[in-house]
Amino acid sequence: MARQAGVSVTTVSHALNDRGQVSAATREHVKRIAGELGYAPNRIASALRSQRSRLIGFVSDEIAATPFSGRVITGAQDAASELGLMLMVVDSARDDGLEERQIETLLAQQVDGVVYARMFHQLADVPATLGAHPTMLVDAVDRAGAQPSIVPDEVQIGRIATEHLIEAGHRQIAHLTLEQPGMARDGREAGFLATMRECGLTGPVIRVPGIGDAVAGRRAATELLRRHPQITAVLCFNDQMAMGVYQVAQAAGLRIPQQLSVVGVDDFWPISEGLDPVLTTVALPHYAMGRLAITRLEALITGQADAAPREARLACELVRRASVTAPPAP
Amino acid sequence: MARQAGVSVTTVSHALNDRGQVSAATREHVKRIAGELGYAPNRIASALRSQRSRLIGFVSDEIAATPFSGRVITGAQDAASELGLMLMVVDSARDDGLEERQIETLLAQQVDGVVYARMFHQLADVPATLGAHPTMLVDAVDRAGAQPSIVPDEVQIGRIATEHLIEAGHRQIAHLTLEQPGMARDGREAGFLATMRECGLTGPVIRVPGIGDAVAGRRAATELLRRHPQITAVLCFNDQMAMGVYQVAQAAGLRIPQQLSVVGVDDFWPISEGLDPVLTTVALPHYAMGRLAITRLEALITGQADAAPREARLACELVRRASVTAPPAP
DNA sequence: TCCCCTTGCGCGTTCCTACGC
DNA sequence: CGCGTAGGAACGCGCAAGGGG
Repeated sequence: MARQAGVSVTTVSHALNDRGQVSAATREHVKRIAGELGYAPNRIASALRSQRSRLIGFVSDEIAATPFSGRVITGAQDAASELGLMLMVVDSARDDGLEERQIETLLAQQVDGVVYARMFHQLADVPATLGAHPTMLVDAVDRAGAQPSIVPDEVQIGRIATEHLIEAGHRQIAHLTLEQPGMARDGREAGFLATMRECGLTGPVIRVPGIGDAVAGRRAATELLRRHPQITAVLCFNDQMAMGVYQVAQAAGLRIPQQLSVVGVDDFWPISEGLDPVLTTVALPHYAMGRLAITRLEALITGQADAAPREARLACELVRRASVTAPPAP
Repeated sequence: MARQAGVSVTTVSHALNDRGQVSAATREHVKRIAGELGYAPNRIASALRSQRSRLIGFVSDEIAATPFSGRVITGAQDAASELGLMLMVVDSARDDGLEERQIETLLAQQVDGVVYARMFHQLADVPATLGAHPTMLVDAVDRAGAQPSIVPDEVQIGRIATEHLIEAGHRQIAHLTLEQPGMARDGREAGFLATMRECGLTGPVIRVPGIGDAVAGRRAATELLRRHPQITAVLCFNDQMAMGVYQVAQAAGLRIPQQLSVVGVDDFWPISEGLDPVLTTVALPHYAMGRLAITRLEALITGQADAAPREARLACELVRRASVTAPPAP
């Protein structure tokens, strides 16, 4: 390439990277030749020399079970491409040993930093292997408190959903959630209870065992109808549980939203847009978390991030669809 | 590392790679020291020297909308890790210009080969940039016929689903599908019609506009009940359309499976396991396609794959759940 | 003579220093 | 003396050929 342009290798490097002292004419010339030759710098050699691979490891415990991690990855990738970075994604399928090996592989690839993402908001033990490497947790908080993290604001989720139901006129509101404690469950429930209390209301919290799927939703809804038939609105832990509520309501001849308003959490579109009527739900900021993880990580890597907060708590948005309306006249 | 072990750099290289003439004692010694030091070879330097990055580009048009591509990636990653390869995943969000740039970035990273995956089985125009680089298409066939591909056997999907309904005793079977032609739609419909014909049966094919979501399923089911009320079983284009059928059936007071048997395609678990009763469906071989793509690609790269077929058509499996039973007695 | 190990070069960059007008 | 260009070392590894006991 240098030979073809009739200049030295150094000049080519300077010209293409807009660095050093090169005349405008030479710069132009070199760039034209590069275009003609279809020359693209070998990033591997560049990484070797500059000690900066511009590679970021993305460690997930699960990328296939739901599309959520996909959206985190999409956000991370968009930010990465703007910063000239490349993502190397690995999925440990919740196998800690495998995860450790994957991280070692990533470090051998000389990644500049690592995004450590979990599928469900949790307290996580960051593998010691990551040690002093720049790291950013997503949807998880470091139990040791050493690494910075980015998480959704679970309390705010419970708040905006509950506020929406109250504004619609509801006074008899229940929260259908999980027995199993967790950052998501605890936060959403706290947001629900706090908002109810502040409005001078009380409402039952129905907790069911298992994971938050449609089966759990059916179980919770069945219990609700038996014990609290006067309820006019429910806030579900997630969209899948809302799906279970729809099934029980329809079987019981309860019309949604005329006789029962329903709010979910996740905005898991095959469900939220597939249910009839379409589901009002709180969307989790997966894309934004992915983006922020990369921008913060890049700042960490280049050493400008000393002032960055240890934990970013991202606000979530209510997606208004058709499953909430005013309560039936008594 | 070499200094620490008291030998030359070359000996370390030979010892760790089990190559060259090194005594067993030295080999052991070197490996122990490597373990103690937590030494891991710099893959970047290795790649630069060997002209083999052991990196594979994974180009997808969509990784977040559904978990399907996630399972392809998981399969690809598992195979890659067994072969000592690493995946670099990019998502073009169906933007051809962006995709072209992403492929150039991957090539600048010196990837050894590229998996070009599409979300919905289609005839694809492979970007010219990929040119002579080893490439493997997944869920897509190269229009130009230049690159090898891996796809699900759509006809077989239609066949096994239809056979299952016929074996359960059904004679009045309908196929609910899309207006929009496509490899998936055409193949599944062909499999349905061929199987029906071979069994001496005929059944209506209801085609609806739009994409295959729950709305389309409701529309198709509504039309079916109006025009063919005698039908006892339906094969849906996918699980989301089956969800629409459930909604219409429940509203019409039709019990599934006692009065109407339903089969879907995809095994999209939030739906197939969330519906009540759980849905019998045909699972697409996403994981297997991802695995095969990497093993075939590696063979291509190392030049052993001249005999490999241009197109691999993978069989799919029926997942029996609770939405199919014998037809009601007349 | 043979085994075991070492020296030396090159992969494609980047960066520091040097040089000439 | 400024600016524009060139030379050369180094990044960490792999391979060919060479050398010591």
